[in-house]
Amino acid sequence: MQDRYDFKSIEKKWQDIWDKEEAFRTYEDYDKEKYYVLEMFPYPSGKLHMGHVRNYSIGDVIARFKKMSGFNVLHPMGWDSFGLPAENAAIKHGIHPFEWTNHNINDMKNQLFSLGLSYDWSREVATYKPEYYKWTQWLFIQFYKNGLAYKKDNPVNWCPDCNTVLANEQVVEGCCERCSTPVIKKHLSQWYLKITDYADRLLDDLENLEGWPDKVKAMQRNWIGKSEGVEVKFSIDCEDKDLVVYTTRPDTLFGVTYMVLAPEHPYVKEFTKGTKYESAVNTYIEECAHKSELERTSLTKDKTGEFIGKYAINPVNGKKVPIYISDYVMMDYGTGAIMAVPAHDQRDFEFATVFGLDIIPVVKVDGVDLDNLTEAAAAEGIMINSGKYNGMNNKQAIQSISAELEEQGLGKKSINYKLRDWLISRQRYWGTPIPMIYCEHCGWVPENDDNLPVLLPTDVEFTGKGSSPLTSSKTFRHCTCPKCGRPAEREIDTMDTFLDSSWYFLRYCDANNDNHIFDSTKVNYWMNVDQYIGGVEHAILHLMYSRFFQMFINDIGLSQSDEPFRNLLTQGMVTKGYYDSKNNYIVAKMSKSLGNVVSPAEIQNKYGTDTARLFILFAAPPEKELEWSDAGVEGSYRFLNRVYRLVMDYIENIRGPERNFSEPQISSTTDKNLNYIINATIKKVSEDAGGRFNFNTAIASIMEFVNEMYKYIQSKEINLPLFNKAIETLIIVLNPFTPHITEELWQLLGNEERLYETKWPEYDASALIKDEVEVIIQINGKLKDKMTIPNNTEKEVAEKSAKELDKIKDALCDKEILKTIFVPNKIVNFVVK
RNA sequence: GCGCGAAUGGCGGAAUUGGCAGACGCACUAGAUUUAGGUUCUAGCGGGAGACCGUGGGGGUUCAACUCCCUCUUCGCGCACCA
Repeated sequence: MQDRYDFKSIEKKWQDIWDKEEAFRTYEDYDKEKYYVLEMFPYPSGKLHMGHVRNYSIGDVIARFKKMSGFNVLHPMGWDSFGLPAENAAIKHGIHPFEWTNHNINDMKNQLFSLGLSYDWSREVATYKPEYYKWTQWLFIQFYKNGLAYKKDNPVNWCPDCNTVLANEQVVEGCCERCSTPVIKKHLSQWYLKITDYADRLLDDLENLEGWPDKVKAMQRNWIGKSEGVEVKFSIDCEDKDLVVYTTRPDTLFGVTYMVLAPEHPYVKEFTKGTKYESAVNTYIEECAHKSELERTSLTKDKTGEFIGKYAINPVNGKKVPIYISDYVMMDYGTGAIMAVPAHDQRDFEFATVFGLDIIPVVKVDGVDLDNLTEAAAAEGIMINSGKYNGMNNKQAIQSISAELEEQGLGKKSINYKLRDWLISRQRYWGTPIPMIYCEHCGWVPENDDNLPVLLPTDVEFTGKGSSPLTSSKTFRHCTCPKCGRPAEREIDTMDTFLDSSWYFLRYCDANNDNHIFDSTKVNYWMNVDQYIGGVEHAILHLMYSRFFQMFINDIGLSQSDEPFRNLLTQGMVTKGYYDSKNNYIVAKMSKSLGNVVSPAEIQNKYGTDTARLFILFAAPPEKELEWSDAGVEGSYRFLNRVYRLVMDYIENIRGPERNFSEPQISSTTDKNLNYIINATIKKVSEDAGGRFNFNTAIASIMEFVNEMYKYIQSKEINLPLFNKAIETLIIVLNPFTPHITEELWQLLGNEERLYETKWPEYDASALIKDEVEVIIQINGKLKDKMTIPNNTEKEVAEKSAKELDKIKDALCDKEILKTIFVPNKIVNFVVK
């Protein structure tokens, strides 16, 4: 027997067989219960990393387990293949994005293939293919026809480095999420999707997503940012205009000491024009306009602002308060104006401190000295300095004051969201063309369905400079109006790639349909995705956009599902320790710049794919961070060799010529123990791998099983039918984790049938009932001794046996037993004085 | 500041319903096999001489707490001048 099993030839052999036999091709079988397991499709960067391996290994275990358990499993793969890197490669190396992407997909597909993943490749999709983006364009037109897509001139987030606009969601701490360049504001006419129409539904339906991590739901809730408050109308002294502000704290109205407008508020220029305040105010506005989002939202800086020379009149007490402008008020939230209550809002408190404005407390908060405030008192309390509301709890006052304002026509209840409409225009080449046409007579008109897809032109220069690359095409721009037939111009921006990935899971259900986006019958059979797996970095963007798309697709009657993903598993990062320049040991996400990367190919060459998969699944629960350990990989490799030797030893030395074994007869204690662990392992692996996705403990139990089998073959009397059952069980339950080695061993045992098609075993509950059990004996809850007694021994009998044990006798001799707690087959606990 | 989560041996982690804390693996130690190294196999492996003590700290509930309640600390992640 060889020292180490030959993983290289075994893995290649089975990958080729699965491919040739189309082993994982899936057909709609409407009588069979379906299971749709999906891993987030990758961007084809060309290189597979450990994060991918982890993601796809998790999905593959689930897919293989569910298939063996009798489900009709849909497990597809594809490519999120539009996006900037391809275009940057074109600018840098002169390769056309199409070539670059094609090449990378080819490379990555080979790498995926080498992982032995059970995909149905006949359903492969790639978002850059015209047969895919045709339907992305078609969907956009459906949004447009339903009033959910519009073009608007707005200040937008602009990344000067990527030369394109960004969605709100793509701005991280004021910087471009891709290149970290500070984002600036620019006025541009852009296409938007009206996701805000779905704000409430996106928020409320989160409650029903029980299979989602709380963290992700919390992040989406936070992002939608619903807040309920009141719009209050202040009149302006010496002007016949009202100033409307939005507040969630109408109870603090009596504490208003000034007002603040956003610098961009239209009143500002109007009120200051020709006054002595004009130049200072204009200077301030200029300063704000030149600040990046990062500078403007920085928390550490002191509050700044300017008085604009006007006063507002408080509707509840007629008090005159000054109006300021300051950049801590945002034009695009609420009404772009606030009432300031420095006593109860920290930002107002800071501003009032800088500008020496009054601070009037109106809510008495427990434990706060209102006469010497050092910070705003935002907590709950009792109303003071508030006329007839004095003495009322401030929560009640919110209701009473809102109601009264509403009655008097001075205010109305209002709901605000942080969620903005989704800006989807990109001044880029490598994306889905927006299928809209501008006609001087008809305005914006969608391209006719018959003319879809609007193809990306090939005669385009990649300079990385100037406006949208599509402008440089001689063929693309000019067209005729689909409505009136006059000469017209195409939209030259492309779509945000997040549109492409917001519906790909639907296309998998009917990937090769040329006539429709998909057949609804098929979609209704497969959807929703039963288990979605991917990184938590998509918690907001991709996962919220996809929910929005699914809701819309549901609304227009194309799918019965209104949520795309029933269950979501967010896998943890793959990290590795390294020593920094000061020789500190640091554990961080694998990254090229830190030099702590382990490439999948390296591990596959040294130990094989099965070892790589096994280690990744064993080292940590899937949602937790996984620290790479070379020694740990060795351990997994050692285990697989141990399995290989055990089975080969069985085939070559133990089994003999007999192949067909009858149902095992079990009588001896060692046989009973082996039968016990066979069934206990089936139970454990089924629950851990198929239910709660704790692959680490499932694998641990298989390792215990193997340890027990090694012990069993030490005994001279081997019950062949039983041991044969143990060997077969081992190979089957290990198969979803390490498919190649198990498939090989299955064949070596003499099986004609493929292992991946084998039925998952059911455990025999009666085998789990032991004849004798170990019971622990406690005194006052502390462990004192143990004894082995027959299963299901009565309380009185167990108590009596326990008292006869020497240790217990000694411990009890001078004590009075107050009571005895008995847990059948587990515990006898004497409570003594 | 708001939200989510975590803290268990030298390390990764287990304990699913409150019932033997440390499964399984790594590292380590000793022995066997081997010319030797590696491989493999066997045994040991929280602390303490011991009574006992041990799941971040303190308190509580309970016959019994890693698990439930209160409180504090530390760390990770996400969001954040959103009125």
